[in-house]
Parts: sequence; structure tokens; C-alpha cells
Amino acid sequence: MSQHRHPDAPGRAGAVPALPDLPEATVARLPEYLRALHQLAEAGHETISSEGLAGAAGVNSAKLRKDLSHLGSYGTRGVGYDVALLVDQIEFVLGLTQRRGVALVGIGNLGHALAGYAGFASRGFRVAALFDADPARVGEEINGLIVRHIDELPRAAAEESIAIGVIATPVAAAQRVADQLVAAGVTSILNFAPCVLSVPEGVDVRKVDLAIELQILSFHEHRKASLTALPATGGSGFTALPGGLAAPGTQEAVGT
Amino acid sequence: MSQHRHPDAPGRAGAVPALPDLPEATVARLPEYLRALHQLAEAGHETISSEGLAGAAGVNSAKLRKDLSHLGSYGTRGVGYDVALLVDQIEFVLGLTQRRGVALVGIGNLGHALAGYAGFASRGFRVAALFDADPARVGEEINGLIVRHIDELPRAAAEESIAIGVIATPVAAAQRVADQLVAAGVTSILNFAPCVLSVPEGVDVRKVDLAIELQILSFHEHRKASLTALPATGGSGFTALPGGLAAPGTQEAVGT
DNA sequence: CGCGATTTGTGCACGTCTTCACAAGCGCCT
DNA sequence: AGGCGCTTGTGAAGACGTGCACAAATCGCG
Repeated sequence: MSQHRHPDAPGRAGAVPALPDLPEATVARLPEYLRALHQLAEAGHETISSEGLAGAAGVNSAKLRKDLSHLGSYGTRGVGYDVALLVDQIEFVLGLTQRRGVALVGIGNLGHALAGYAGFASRGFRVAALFDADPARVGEEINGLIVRHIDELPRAAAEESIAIGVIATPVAAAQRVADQLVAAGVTSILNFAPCVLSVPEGVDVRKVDLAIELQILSFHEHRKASLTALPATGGSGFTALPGGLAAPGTQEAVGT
Repeated sequence: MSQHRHPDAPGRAGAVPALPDLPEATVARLPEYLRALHQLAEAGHETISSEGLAGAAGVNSAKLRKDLSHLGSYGTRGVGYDVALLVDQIEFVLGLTQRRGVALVGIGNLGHALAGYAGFASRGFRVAALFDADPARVGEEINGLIVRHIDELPRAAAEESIAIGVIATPVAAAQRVADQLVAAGVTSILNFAPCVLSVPEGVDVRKVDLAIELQILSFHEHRKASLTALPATGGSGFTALPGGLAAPGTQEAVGT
């Protein structure tokens, strides 16, 4: 998945190439661009226009150009972007040139699935260690990794130089685990437990709450229902017809 | 915005009380408030100040007040918000007064975990049907539900009046499944496959990409590393200290 | 070598979101 | 009753994000 096209990626040799501080919104989209680029590369494209890449990533082309312009000028006017070069560039900015180790804590229902999720490995991460507080789960092997007791976290984190932790425990344990992760030197946490974590400054937390996503969808369902219940105020009742085709350009189809 | 719709309990009496169209950012936070409110209710609070609720939800109190003000005026100056009333109000706005049925497609690694995820049931949803295209998986029982073949989706969706679909298939199958869901009348989709879906207008899609969350964290790791490598330019070098206790502010949320 | 077709990079205007700061409202205590 | 402290609700300002529209740059071709 990673060709070495441009080994002369910016800097990396000692001197830090002064990461431009990107807008958060841009950072959040870069991984999506990266995924689209890999897909395009696999399809044989060597260059891609902003329009094409925007389509594959499901965003506006002007927005994409502005996002990429923050990284520097890596396109060629009249031609487009060099796919391989852009892949290298985005991977560098995202810090994916080194394969980062991830510690996963909480090997329950969800943790099990995460431990076996191929998407992590294929997108630059290595699930380096699994932990659980329940002795009954310790020792289990998943995908070639043995589940260890949470108390071994400090040693394991140091040995494997782990900077990212994933919390997939029940809510009741999440804050305690977060504290333990921080104590072990972890500075980034991905939290699947539906609760707010309190962490020291300098530690980043991102939260994924599966139920919240459904609730947001539920709101829109509710709104759609209350709209169709009323006499449509000029809006053409869309009425999701069975067999509906993807007609208007919301998102573009990408190869399946 | 001095609109007094239903001074008493939220709607639920037949007529739909003209949902105010909330800012998207507000909608995305309401579920978090709801979770915090349930937690507070369980802890015995009957009323809560915006400051207190904001703390429990991990947001700024001014933002919270503005968000809630969009729903109407459900607080009492000098006192705070009535917890039970606010719970009812938010649940109504989010369309959670009816327990919505969800169809889950793709019973692989992740799908298995989602099918057994207790958080869905406890937050207003009912996983009503499981589907997979692989005949080998059809017939398996998970949590009291039998995995059915994807071709039975139309009938099942109609019987159970399912409006929300969850896609947990590999990328290669995702678009096809999305088409099938839409054809079956589903108007909201939660997509776990790392790809862009093309759907007709009127169908909402939300995407959860676990690897993207890690990549965003990776970016901040990268940035933190390149900052500590440089002589701090006036900024107070924080240097995430291990063992630090959650002292000062709240959780440092990265991005949206 | 010049021209036209194409596409990037960006200035600008607009809309959305966030945050501050404070008046208005409410309850409690004297 | 009146005053005082507390909290909500909101106007205004600023920060941030988005999208248009176009100049600048590049390629291919005759």
C-alpha cells in the first residue's frame, strides 16, 4: 500500500519541517482524502484532478483544493495532483510514516471486534497490546495477541512505545482506565465509552459514541416525518421510492 | 424566540408541534446532554444548572444554554433546569419517544459486536433484524435474533417498519447494501464501511470510520512531537506528565 | 513559439458556530 | 415587602468554515 515514490518526503531528517497548523476541519478530512487516493492509486490513476478526488472523497472540490493548499503546493495546474506524491505528503502530515502502536483496553463485545478489525492495520496502525481487568479474560488469544491484565499496561506501554490508547470498557471503568493510560505515558485516547473523560492538558481525547450517531439520524427521521405530515410547503415530497436511483449529485459513486 | 408551545410534557399528544429547525451543531450535542441528564437523574438531581450540566456533558455552559434555548425556555432563572422535563423535551425533539427499529447488515467481526451492543437498546433503539449475504452466516442466533439473508430485507423492513439501517459490511458490499436498504424504504443509514455512499436525496447518511479517528489522533501526536522537539517558542511547555491527575479544565476535545 | 484548454491556488463574501458579557427573572432570607 | 444572590436567555462580536469566481500557471498541439 505504500510505494516509496518520493522518499524525499519533507524533512524527517532531524530538522522538523515546521508542520503548518492546519484547521481542525481540514485535519478531519485528510484521512478521507487519503483513503480516496489509495483507492485511485489502486485503480491505476497516476494523477487526479481536484474535481475527481473531491468526488471520490465526497466533498466539494473548492474545499478540497483549499485543504490541500494548506499542506503546500503539490498540484500541477492544468494537470492535477500526483497521486503517489500526495499520498506520501498526507501520510507524513498525519504522522503515519511511522506505524503507530495502539493499546486496546476492554476486551468485551466491542473490544473483541476492534482487536480483530483489519482496518487499523491497513491504515497505518498496529494493535500492539490488549488489556482487560477481568482475570477471566486475561490469557485469551485474539489475532495472535494475548490479552494481558491491565496492571501490566505501564510496562507494555514503555516496551512498545505506545502513545495511543483505545478505551472499549463499560462506562464505570472508563475514567479509571483513562487515568492508567495517561500514567503509562499515553497522550492520545480514543474513547468508545459513552462518558466524558477528564484528562490532563496535553492529552487528546476523541470520542466515538455509536448510539449518538443513531440519535442524530433519529432526529432527522423525526423531522422528515413531521414535514411529510404537513402539507409540503413547496418542497416536492421526495418519498424515498423503492428502486430509487442516485440521481442528483449528493455523493459520487466510487467503485465497489 | 419566546415561543410557548407546550408548557407541560412534550408533545406526544397526536399533533406534531412543529419542530424548530435546530442548527446541526446543536443537534449533534443534544444526545450528549441527554446522556448527561440521565446520569444526573440517576444521581438524584431534580434540577441542574447550565454550569453543572455543561460540566457533565463536557461543553461550555454558554453553548449549552444557547443550545437549549433553541428548544424553548425550559429553565428557571436562579434555579436551573428541571432534569426530568428536559429529558422528556430532548427525547421528544430527537424523536426517541417511539423506540425506533434498526436493521443491521453485515454480521462480521464488527456487526457481531454491534448486534450485541447494549448501548443501542438502552438509548432508545431496537435492533430489529440482522442480515448477511453469506449463507453460512444465515441462521445464526445473536442475542435472540436470527441472522436472515439479505434478500429478505424488503419484507422484514416493511413488517417491522424499519427506517434506519446500519451497514457493517466490507467496502466491496457497502454500496450494494445501501441501494438495497433504500429500496426497502430505509431513509437513514449509519455506515461503518470506509467508503462514500451514493444515495438519493432525502436519505441521510452518517459515517463512522474507526481508522479515521485514529489518524486524527495520530496527527496531533505528530504535532505534539514536533513541538516538543523544538525550543518552546514562548509557549509554556506542558509536556504531558505521567501520573498527572485530572485537575483543571475538562476533557480536551479534539475536533468535532 | 504562441495559443487555447485545463486546472490549481486563493481573495473575498457569506453563513455558521462559539464565546463573552450582561440584563432580566426567579427564589430565598430578613 | 424589599433586597440580594444566583441563573437563565440572548445580543453582539469575533472566530471559523465554506463556496464562488477568477487570475495565474501549466500542458499539448499546431
